[in-house]
Amino acid sequence: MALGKDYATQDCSIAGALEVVGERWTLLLVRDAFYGVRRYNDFLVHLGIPRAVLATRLQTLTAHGILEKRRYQQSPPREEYVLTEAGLALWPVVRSLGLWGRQHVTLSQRRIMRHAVCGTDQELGPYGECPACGIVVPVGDVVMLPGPGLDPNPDNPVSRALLAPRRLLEPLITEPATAGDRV
Amino acid sequence: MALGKDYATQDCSIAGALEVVGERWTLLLVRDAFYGVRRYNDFLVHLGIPRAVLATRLQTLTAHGILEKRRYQQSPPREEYVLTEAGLALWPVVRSLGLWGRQHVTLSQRRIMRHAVCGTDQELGPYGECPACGIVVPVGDVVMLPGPGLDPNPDNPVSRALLAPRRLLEPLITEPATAGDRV
DNA sequence: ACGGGTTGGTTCGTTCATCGAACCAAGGAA
DNA sequence: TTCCTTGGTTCGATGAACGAACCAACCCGT
Repeated sequence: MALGKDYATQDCSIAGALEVVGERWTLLLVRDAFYGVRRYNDFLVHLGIPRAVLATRLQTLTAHGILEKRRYQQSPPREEYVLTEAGLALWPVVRSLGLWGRQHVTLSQRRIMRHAVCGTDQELGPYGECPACGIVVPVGDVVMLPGPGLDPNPDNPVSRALLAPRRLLEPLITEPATAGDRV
Repeated sequence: MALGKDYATQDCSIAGALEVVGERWTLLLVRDAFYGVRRYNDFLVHLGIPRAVLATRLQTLTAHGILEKRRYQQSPPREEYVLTEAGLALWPVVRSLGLWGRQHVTLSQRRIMRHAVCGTDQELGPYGECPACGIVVPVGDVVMLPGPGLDPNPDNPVSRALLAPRRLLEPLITEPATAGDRV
C-alpha cells in the first residue's frame, strides 16, 4: 500500500481488506460502481478525482479482481469497468458505512435504499436487509431514490442522472457530454 | 481530509463517513479499540504506526466523537482512549470489512467471532448477527478466539495478549513492558 | 538526591502519494 | 482537414507519512 509501509504485519483480515480497498478514493469508486457508473469519464466527472489517480485506482481494483475492465464497443474502442463477484460482496461494507455516515456525520439523508421487489417504503438496514421481508436483498433488487438531503441541482451530468429513482448496478446512461464537463 | 482536497462535494453519506474514518490507519485503530486496546503505547506496539501519525489520529478520532480520551489514573497521569457510542456503531463496518477481507483477500481465518451468551460454535455473520439466535449480537457479548491462520508466536506483548479468547471491548491488560517493546 | 524506567507525546529531515494542469493518441464526425 | 470524444500519460508543486531523535512529567530503587 501507500507510503512504503503496508499493513502486512497486521495478521488480520481487516488489514488485508484495507490493503485493497483502503486507499484514498477507492471505496468511492466502488460506491459509484454500485450506482451504475462504469466509464472512466463518468467516474472522473462525478468524483472530481485527479486523472492519474483514477487511472491507477481502476488498475489496482482490476488487478485485485474487484472490477473487470471490458470493451463494450469496438469502433471506436471504448472500455467500461463493472463489479465482479468479489466487488459485489463489498455491498455490506458500503451500505453500513453509508448508514453510519448518515447517522453520525452528515446527519441528513441523501439517498434512500429500498427493496424493489416487495414494494415496501421502509429502507434497508445496515447490511442491506429488507425490514418488511426480513431477507437480505440481492443488490440488483435494491432501488435507490433521492433523499431530502440531496442537492436537487447538481453541476454535472452524472449526478443529474443519479437523481432519478433507479436500480443499483443498472448501467448509467449520461446525457451527451458537453465541453464544460471535462475536468 | 488529507492532501488538500476533501470529499465535501460528494453529497453522499459514504463520503462523509470516509472523511472521518477513511484516512490511513484510522480503521485499524478503531478495530484495535474493539479488541480492547486503549493505551497510546499499546496501539503503537500493536500497529507499528509512526508515533506522530498515531497522535494525530487519536486527536481527530477524539475530535469527531469516536473515541473518548480520559485519565484513568491521576499519579502519574495516564490516559486511555475508549470507544464512544458513535464509535461502537462502527461495528458493522469493521465486521463486514473483516469478513470480506478473509473471503476475498487473505483467504485464511485469523480470528473467530462468536456469540458469547448462547454458547454456539457458529461464528457471526457479516453484520454481527448470531446464526444460532438470529439476533444482532451486542458488541460486548462477542467472544473473539484465535483462528487457524493467526500467528501463534507474535513478537509483541499486545498481540500475545490478544491470543487468548476474550470478550470484545474488555480492557486489554498487557505484560509489563520491556525496553524492547519501545518502537 | 540521583539515575533509570515508563508513558505519552513533539520535532524534524526524507521519502513518496496526491493534485492539477498540460499533453497525447486513436478514432469518428462535420 | 480540422474538431471532438474517450481514455488515458507526464510532470512539477504540495503536503502527508515515515522513522529516528528528542522531550517532559512522574515514579521507583538505592
